[in-house]
Amino acid sequence: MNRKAGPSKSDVPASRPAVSIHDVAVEARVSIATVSRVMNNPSLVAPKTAERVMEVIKRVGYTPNPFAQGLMTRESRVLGFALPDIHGEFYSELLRGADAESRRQGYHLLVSSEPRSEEPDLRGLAFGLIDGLAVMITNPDAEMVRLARESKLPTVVLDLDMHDRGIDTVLVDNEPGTREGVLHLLETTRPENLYFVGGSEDNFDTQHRARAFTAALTAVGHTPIPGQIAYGSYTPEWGRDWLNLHFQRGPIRNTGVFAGNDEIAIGIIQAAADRGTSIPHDLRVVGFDDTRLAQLVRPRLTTVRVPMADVGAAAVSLLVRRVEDPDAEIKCIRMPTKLMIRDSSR
Amino acid sequence: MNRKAGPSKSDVPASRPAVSIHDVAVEARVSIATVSRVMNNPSLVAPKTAERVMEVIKRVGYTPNPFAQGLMTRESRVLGFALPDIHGEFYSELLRGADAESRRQGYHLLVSSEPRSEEPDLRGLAFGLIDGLAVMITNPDAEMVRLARESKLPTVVLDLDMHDRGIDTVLVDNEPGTREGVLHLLETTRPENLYFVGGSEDNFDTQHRARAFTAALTAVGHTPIPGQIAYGSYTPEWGRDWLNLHFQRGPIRNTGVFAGNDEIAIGIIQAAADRGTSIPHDLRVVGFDDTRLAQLVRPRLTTVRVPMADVGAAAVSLLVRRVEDPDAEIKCIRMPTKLMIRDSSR
DNA sequence: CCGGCAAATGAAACCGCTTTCAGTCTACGC
DNA sequence: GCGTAGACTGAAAGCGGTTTCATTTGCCGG
Repeated sequence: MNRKAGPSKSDVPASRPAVSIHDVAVEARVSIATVSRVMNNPSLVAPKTAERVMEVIKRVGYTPNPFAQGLMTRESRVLGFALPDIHGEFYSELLRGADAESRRQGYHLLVSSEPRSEEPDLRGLAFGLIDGLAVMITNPDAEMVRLARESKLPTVVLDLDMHDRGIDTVLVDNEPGTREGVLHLLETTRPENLYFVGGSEDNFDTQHRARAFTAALTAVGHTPIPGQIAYGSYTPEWGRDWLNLHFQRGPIRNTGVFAGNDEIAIGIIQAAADRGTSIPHDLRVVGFDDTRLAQLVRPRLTTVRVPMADVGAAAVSLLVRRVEDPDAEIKCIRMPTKLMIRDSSR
Repeated sequence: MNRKAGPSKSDVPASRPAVSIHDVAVEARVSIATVSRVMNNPSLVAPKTAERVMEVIKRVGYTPNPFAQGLMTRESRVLGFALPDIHGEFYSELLRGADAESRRQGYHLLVSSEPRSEEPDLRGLAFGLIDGLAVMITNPDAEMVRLARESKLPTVVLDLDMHDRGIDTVLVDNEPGTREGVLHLLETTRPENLYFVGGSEDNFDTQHRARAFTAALTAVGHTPIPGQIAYGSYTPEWGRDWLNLHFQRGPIRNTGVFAGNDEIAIGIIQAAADRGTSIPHDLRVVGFDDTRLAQLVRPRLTTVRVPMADVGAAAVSLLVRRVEDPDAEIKCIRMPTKLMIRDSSR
């Protein structure tokens, strides 16, 4: 409510009480250059002066204007995080980890879900503003990556391996987890009675898990027939539908299912319960992800744990590394999974 | 570290191919002022000129530098969204709605979970950068709001009613939802056999729901005794513990529970199942929130639906409104709830 | 006592854009 | 033919910082 620059008359009470580096400089009887140095490289200024400036800064509550700062330094300490969709426990865990890590590293997180109906305008702003971008890609829609590459923005990709194309990558190590789950099922079930019920065939995770499923069965001498592998969507409905379909081929007995994720697994469990199929006696089910659902459902779901928070954190930490050292060597981090054996499989 | 303007020799291939307004101006043989006008107020420039400039802009792929822009206009089109914690279905829905709405309005979303271990430094940047802030406050830790007020940042508060203190607010309309749920339970259960099992006593939602619970019982002529209302935490464990505790007072029969949220309700259902208490015959349970869990659990959970995505969207839309018109009248939006009757209560 | 070097500081350029202000040009009325 | 309003346009002043470069000062050895 005051503080006018050049020649002006105060009309409104002024909604900009923002104190600038200039105000600090005047108050501390130094130049703005010195104030700037106090904040960015105190070793360049005499201790006595620095102290005086600091006192003023604190007293008047000075905060550097990030726009002016960004204009010079070309960095905002804001990271972009683009997800295919923000939904469910899964993504919230991911974000949680990313948020914690970026906070730890002194960055902010700009989130954005699938920009199907993108305005290029909007996107432009974000691209110019953020220091780096983490993109989760679960199906072959690599447009964001293309955009990021063109804009030379430091980028990290999740879920799709692009490290041999020069982009840092964070992956969930699907294969060992799947293998472990299948081997667990094989302890009680013959390979020809094992089924993989996945999500969308386009989905990278589903693809990897299906492949690992096949490999695991092949390794024990059984090449799965097409009917043993089914694709649908990551929903309980699909799990129910699959089981009901399966029922038409006769009663279920000595059967094992490796589901593409926990939701599918839960759908299967529910449909089995509705039909009076005993779990785990007649039907053994293993899920994937270990969302909280897995422990809440009865019987408790055996599932492959995916440390989503760690994935988010790893993505951010990789991204920060690249932002701060553009020439760092390209890395690919694989997050290990872990089989959580519960009641649905034994 | 490279790319100097003026007299320069190219050392590195230059990692900043960024084309500036100046480049466009030269290429289109106009002044930068005209380019700026073409982008911001085309009516001020001759159609022929505008067309030529637009062509160049498109051809060279010019995007205004947001820092320079922000320095002049003092807006970033970035909104801050601060949550107590990013966790579970609940918050991901909230974010989902907020994200969609802010995208629709041409803003970006900067998210941040509880800054317990805050660095003031970090916070400073965000505060200077964002155009407005949405804060969810679930317990009496109003520090963020205080900060926002001091910084004169447009602010919207979620979950705590501050509209009479001059801050736009978005609330979940807990009372009618609770009343509806209690009345539903009263159809089958006597008021003295009804229990409220809430989350933390500090939590605003729990407080409101507990109060509405009391009011609903009082309205039918029964003042609840202290034992009918219990506080704990928003977890299944607390639900289980509560039920087990309750069991010590004898077998459960003709009893109804109004839980503070779905997770507590699920804990109660599980503990009941473990003890062979029949739901809904002996025990009727109503939850709150209607997370996806409610439909996935068996018996399906009767629960009060809270449209979290709508809450997030409403917060953003209110915030945008205030950002763009600081003098708009203070508003308080109450999001209606809806009782979803399923199998756990009838 | 003086030259010279290092430490401390300030002046000023610059980052890329918006916006005011003044100037040029055209077309029109008289 | 001339004055002038109105339409376009450009020069230039910031916005609030960072950083280079030059200047001033203090201190040392010779």
